[in-house]
Order: sequence, then structure tokens, then C-alpha cells
Amino acid sequence: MAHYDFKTIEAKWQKNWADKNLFKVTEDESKEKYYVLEMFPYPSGKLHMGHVRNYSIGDVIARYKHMAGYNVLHPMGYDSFGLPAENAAIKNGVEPAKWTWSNIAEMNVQLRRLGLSYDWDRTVATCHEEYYKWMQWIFIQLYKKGLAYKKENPVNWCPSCATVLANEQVVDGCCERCGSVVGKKSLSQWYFKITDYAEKLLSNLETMDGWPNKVKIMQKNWIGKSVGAEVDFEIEGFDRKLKVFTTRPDTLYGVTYMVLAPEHPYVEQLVEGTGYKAAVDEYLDKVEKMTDIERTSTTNEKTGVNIGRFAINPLTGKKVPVFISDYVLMDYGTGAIMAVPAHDQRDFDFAKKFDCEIIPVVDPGNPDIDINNLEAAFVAEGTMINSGQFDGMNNKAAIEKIIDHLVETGIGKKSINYRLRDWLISRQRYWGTPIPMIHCDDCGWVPEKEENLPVILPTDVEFTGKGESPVATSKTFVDTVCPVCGKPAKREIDTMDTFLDSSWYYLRYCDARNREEAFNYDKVKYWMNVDQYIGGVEHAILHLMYARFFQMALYDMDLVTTDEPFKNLLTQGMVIKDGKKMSKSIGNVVSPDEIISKYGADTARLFILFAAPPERELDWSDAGVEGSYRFLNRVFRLVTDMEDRVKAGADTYELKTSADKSLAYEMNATIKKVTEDAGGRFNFNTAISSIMELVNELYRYKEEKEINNSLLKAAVENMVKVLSPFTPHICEEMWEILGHTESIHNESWPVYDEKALVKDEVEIVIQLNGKVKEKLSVANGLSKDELQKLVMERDNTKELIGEKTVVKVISVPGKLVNIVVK
RNA sequence: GCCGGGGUGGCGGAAUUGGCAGACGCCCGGGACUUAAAAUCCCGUGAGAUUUUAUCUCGUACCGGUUCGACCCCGGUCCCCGGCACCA
Repeated sequence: MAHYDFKTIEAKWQKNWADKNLFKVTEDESKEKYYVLEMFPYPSGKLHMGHVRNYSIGDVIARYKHMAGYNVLHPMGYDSFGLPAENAAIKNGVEPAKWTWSNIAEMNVQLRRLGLSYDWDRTVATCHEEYYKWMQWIFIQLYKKGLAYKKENPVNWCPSCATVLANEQVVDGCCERCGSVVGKKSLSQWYFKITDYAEKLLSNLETMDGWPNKVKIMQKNWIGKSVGAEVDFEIEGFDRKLKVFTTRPDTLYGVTYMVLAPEHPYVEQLVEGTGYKAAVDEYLDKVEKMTDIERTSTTNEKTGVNIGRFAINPLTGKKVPVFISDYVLMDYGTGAIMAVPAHDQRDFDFAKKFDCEIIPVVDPGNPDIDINNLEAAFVAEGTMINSGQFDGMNNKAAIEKIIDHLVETGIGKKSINYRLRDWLISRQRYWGTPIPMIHCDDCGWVPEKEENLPVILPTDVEFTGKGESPVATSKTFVDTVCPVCGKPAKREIDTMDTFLDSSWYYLRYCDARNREEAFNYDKVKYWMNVDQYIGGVEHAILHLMYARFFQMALYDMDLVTTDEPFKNLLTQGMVIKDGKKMSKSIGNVVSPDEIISKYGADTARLFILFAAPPERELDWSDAGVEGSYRFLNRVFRLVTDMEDRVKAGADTYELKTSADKSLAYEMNATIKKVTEDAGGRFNFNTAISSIMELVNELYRYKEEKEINNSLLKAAVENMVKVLSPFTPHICEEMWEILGHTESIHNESWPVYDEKALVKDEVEIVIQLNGKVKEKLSVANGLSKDELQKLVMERDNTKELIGEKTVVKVISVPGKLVNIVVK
């Protein structure tokens, strides 16, 4: 009996596939395409279980779709710019390029050991100049389109990484990467106008049925659309009007004070000559020194100062005081608010502390709430009061009416605000794509000429880990000439946020070796969209929104044919051990290398796919891995034991014995189950369990007196086929043992016979008052009435009912008969 | 605080349209084979009770409802996980 020697088998087939370039794919209009993509890794040098899970899921889908007749694009590459390479340079003096490329080489080996069906001819590495050349080209297109601009602004500054961070990269006021408390710094930085696409990014979500709801909701909240009105308030003795944004124009009559953000541009002029200047300056000074984390800390204690001015309510003419307070943010809305303490909890808290008037304008119509002595802001629906002509209306209905009134009287207008901010893309780092912009004293910022791309990242740099980009230390990089006027000029020394690199790599895969263009239009047209994208939920907002933005912008430039990149999204769960995330500090890390060496890649893949459905957390279990390994041994033994009989079998079979029927049923049921689970539902765990059932059935059949070799051939071969996307090496080997010379990968996916799934007899349940009392085998296809008649006429049933009275009988064909008795 | 997701045996999980709860696997127990062990194969395995080859009762976080019938639908409660968080 042959032994399952996974080491030899896996090495043999990996070489075989590579030699034949089995997974190479080209555009083929005669076939339906399928693009399956896993989020490419950062080449840290070490694959972890999360990667193995991600790529195993993708590989099953790719292999299944290929066998099912699709022209499958399944690429892999490296998101290879980024901080760790630079840190290695600072720490160990290794060149980032060298460090990165050696990591890529290492990961390449590890990925190949997993037996993944990638078209390696399409691989990309974002740090390769053939990639970042086109990254720069896309940047310039965005710039030309008006979607990239430079602006001096206070930005999130990580003191430890010595770089700026996008809003999305600040988590709880701390740097997403290193955890340092993020501060503020005023810097001139490049931004992308992602806010131009806020509405589209939001509204497209509605039709994206192939995305998990969770991710869509997270993006929706992040975009944060608010509909309301912009209202102009006059300020006494000031020639400019103060604009505010509100979602509650219905509460305009309840405004009792105004608040400006400390950074609001009017503050300086407004406080001039009021006698409040000293207090205001002191407050401004205090606020400026605060970090975001302090400023937004959850202690609801409001702070602020009166600036000694009065605003005039445009509807009532009432004079109200003006404050500054840090609970009003400069970068949302207009940086100023009208305060309605009766109907907004934050305003209420502030009013209580600063002793401002509270005027209720929405009546809850609830005797439990004392409207003139509120204990908290009333924010629910009610009836308008104290609001002039609008009294008596429902406040929701009044919103529209008041906006109409504002428009008629020229006081305000309808307005929409988004929480989404523009995307800050400059990084004061070395290991990233140089921003291809040049500053000329005469012409300002101008893009490098496209024929001069790529702007090569210099290598004559020093890594200090402090201050501005190391690129500035290059003797060759900075000085250049203006592409417009030819005078001496200076290059931008900042590099791009690496999230740009990953915002279009899926397009590059469609045409990865193109030296003339970023990607060919027709090739992209053929392959896009990505039919199935797979990755961790941690990318729900950042990467997945940036990539959508890129796709939309490129679509509007007619460079691509769709405005969304990813048709279906699968967010895989984390791999954990003993209920905790795998981490070095806890010491519960299981290395893929170790598992592959001990059990082989097929076992690793099988376990990871079997232990949990892909979206859920996966609890690593060493015993479970043993189980998967045992199963593969069991399958291998079965196939080698049955080899001669299978080879002797014919291509068609007849069912003679009941064991034949049972095996044929199990075979077809398994094909159906795996087809549904691997092809659409992606519940690989149940697909595998059904294959296990078929294998168990085959072991039973093996002991039969009469064995039908032809049926056995069909059952064994189909079993190997449906197993092959999960554990490809062992299946190739078994396929060869069974006498085949072509790769199983190029076999077509088996079809099940619906007729074979119709059993002659079905087991139905007899219930008494909904409780199962008896199971009964009856002929299949009985009607509701026939079934009921048959059951009710049985002696056993009569005995079951006994003295009781039958009230009702529910009969469900093929399922059950429920007798309701009293 | 707001918005999502979840809670099923000792464990991972299954139950696809409201119809046999616990598939498949792990663990554990028993047996066969073996000088022995490993491997393999077979049997058992939600809990409890009893008159124990079987029968009955309970059982999907908790309380209640709808229904002939609820892990599934509805209302309420508790707990866990994730996201956002002074966004006017």
C-alpha cells in the first residue's frame, strides 16, 4: 500500500505546475472571465496564518471557477513600499530596497509552497520602478483633473514616525502604526479631493449587493452625510455674516447663543476692542497645546469663553452672545454653530455651565417632561412652539418649511455636509513613490513631464529617522529644472502614502508587463471588475474606499470602463489561538512554515478551510490539524486501495444493489453540495464535511460483496475532483495514480444528476402535537393527502393517538405529518 | 452614547424556505489488530430520569408572544465582539 508522502508529492506537483506554467492566463473573448483577487501582502518576509487563510480561500475559488469553465485571472504581488523597510535601514543600516527584495524572494518561496494557482507572470511589486512609474503617471492625471492640490494646514503629526498621517490612520488619537499620541503641525501637504466623490462613494453602496453589509455601513458612517441648512447670522457691529450649518433648522427659534471653533478666521477680528481679548488669547493658547486625544476626550466637561459680541437671530431679531469653544470643530461644516440648548445635548451641557438661556421650541407632548425646566436636551420628535408662524406643526415637517422660508428671505439655503475629509497623501518618508511634482519660483508647482517618468527614488540618502524626508539628503535628487520654463527648480521631496499604490494594483494585474501604459484599456475592459475580492475586514474603510475613489476618478477620465472596482467582497475573519489573537508577546503564534513541514500544505489548507466558515474567526487547533491530516491519509489509502478496480471500471454504470443506489446518491449529493458551497456560498467548511461523508460512504461500499467497478470509478474520481480545489497536490497525485495524464486542474467540474438525488423512499416524521414520535419510510412523491391518509390509517398511529381526539392534521410531503390532539 | 454582528454539546462548528437540533471534525471512553506501541478499523459520546436491548423528560443566553410546529419570526432583558464617537 502506497504511503501518503506529502513532501515528495507537493514538491513534485509544484515543480510540474511551474514547468508547465499551468496557471498562466490570457484574455479569451470566447470564455467568460472570472477575476479573483486576494489583498496583496506587505513583504515582511514571513507569511502568517492570516495570509494562508486569505490565499487558501482565494485559491479554492480560483481553482473551482477554472474547472467550472471560466477564464480565471488569479494574480499575486507585493505592496512593497512602506515604513518597516525604512526602519530596518535606520536600525541595521540595510538599504530598504535590498531588505525589501530579499523579503519578497523569501515570501515568494513560502507562497509557492502553498501550491496557489497564481499566474506569476503578472506579479507586481509596488516598489519596482516599472510599477511606480505608472503610479506617478496616475498622480499627474489626478493633478491635471484638479483632484490633487497642495495646502498648508494643521495636520496629524506622529512624532515617533516623524511623518504626517491621514485622518484614517489616526486611531483613538494615536498613530495607527506605532501607537504614539498624534499631535498637530502646520505643514504644506498634498491632498486628494476624495470629498468630490463623497456622494458617489455613498450612493453607489446602495447597489453593491456583493459587499457585506457591515463594510457598507462602516463606509457609510465614515462618509457621514448630513442634510440640513446653511444659515447666515449677522453680528452686531461686524460687516461680515457668520455662516452656520445645522441639521435642525426647525430649532432656529430656540437659538440662545453662538459658538465658533477656536481656529475660526473671524475670531481675531471679532474679539478686537471688546475687552475680552486676554481671556480669548489664553483660551486659544490652551487649545493649541492640546492633542486631539485630549481635545476629544470623553469627559463631557465643556470649556470656552465669551468673546464679547452679539449675533442676531435672523428669524426673531433676538440678540445672542457669541462664544468660542473647542467642542466646535473647524474642519466640519462652517466651523461655527448656532446653539440650541433645549434640543441638543452638547449645547445643553455648555449652556448649563455658562448659564445661557434655554428656550424650548419643540414640545414633546409628554406630561413627564417639564418643557420649561429640562433636565436634558429633548431631541425626539414633537410639536413646534415658540416659533412664530411655524407653531403647531410637527417639527420634522417644519424643517422643509423653514428652509423654504430661509431661501425666500435670502437668509439661508439647503446644505449637505460630509464627515469625510480630503485625503492627505504626502509622507515625509523615503521608502515610497516620489511625488512627481516640481516647484519653480516662477511657475509654482508643476508636474514632471510624462516622458521623464519615472522620477527615480534616489539611493544617495541618509536615514536619520528624524525631521523631513530622507530624500532631502540626496545630492542628486532635489535640484532640477522647471518642466515649463526651464529655470532651476526643486523637486518635491515627500513621497506618497502607500495606500495610493494599493489603490490601483488590481488594474495593473490586468496588464502587468505593459511598458507603454499603466494598463491597456481593452485588457482592463475584459478583466474588470474584480469578481471576488478577499481580505481582512481591517481594510473596510481605508483601502477599500481609496481604491473605490481611484476607480471613480479613472472612470471619469475614460481610462477604465467601470466606476466600482470590486463586485463581490469577502472579509475573512482572523486566525486566533486559545481565544486570542496570535502574537509574539503572548507566544501563541503558529508558523505556516512549521505546519507545512510537519503535515504539508494540503493539510494546512484543508484545516484552515474546514475549521470555520471564512467570515468568522478561526480558532487554531493543533488537534484539528491532526484530524485534517488523518483525513487526507484516509483518502489517499482509499484511492490506492481501489486503484485497480477504478481503472477496470467503465465510463457508464448501472445501479443494481441498494448499496449502489446509496453510493450514487451520496456521490451526487456531494457534488451538488460542493458546487453550491465552493461556487457561491463560500462555506468551505460544509463542502469539506460533505466530501468526508462521501469518503465514509466509499469506505462502507468497499466492504460490500458486490462492488460495481464502474460506479466506484465515478464516485472515486468525482470525489478526487471536488476535493482538488481544496487540496490540489494530493489530488493531482491521486489523479495520476488513477491512470490520468492530464492535470486534474484542467478537468471539468463534475455535474450532478438531479434524478439521482430523488430517492425512492423518504423518511418522514410523525409528530404528536409537534413532538417527534416516530419515523417512517414512505414512497417518495406522495401528495399531501396521500401521505396523511397513509399515516392516519396505520395501526401504530392509531395506537399513538389512543383515546385522544384529533383536532387537526398537518401533512407536509417528504417531511412530516403532525397530528394535533386534545 | 450611537451603529453593526453574535450567544447552539467538553471544543470548532452544522441545520440553505418556520418542519427530525447537534451534520462533519476534534476531544474523551470502550473494543479489534499487535509481544507491545504507533498507525488503522469498529462502537459509544447533549443533559437527566427510569422498570436501561427500551422508554420518558428537559435542552439552541434569559423572559414572554405568534404558530399545528420556533435555533429561525415578533417584543423585552442580559452578556460578548467589532466600528464610530463633541461632526452641529
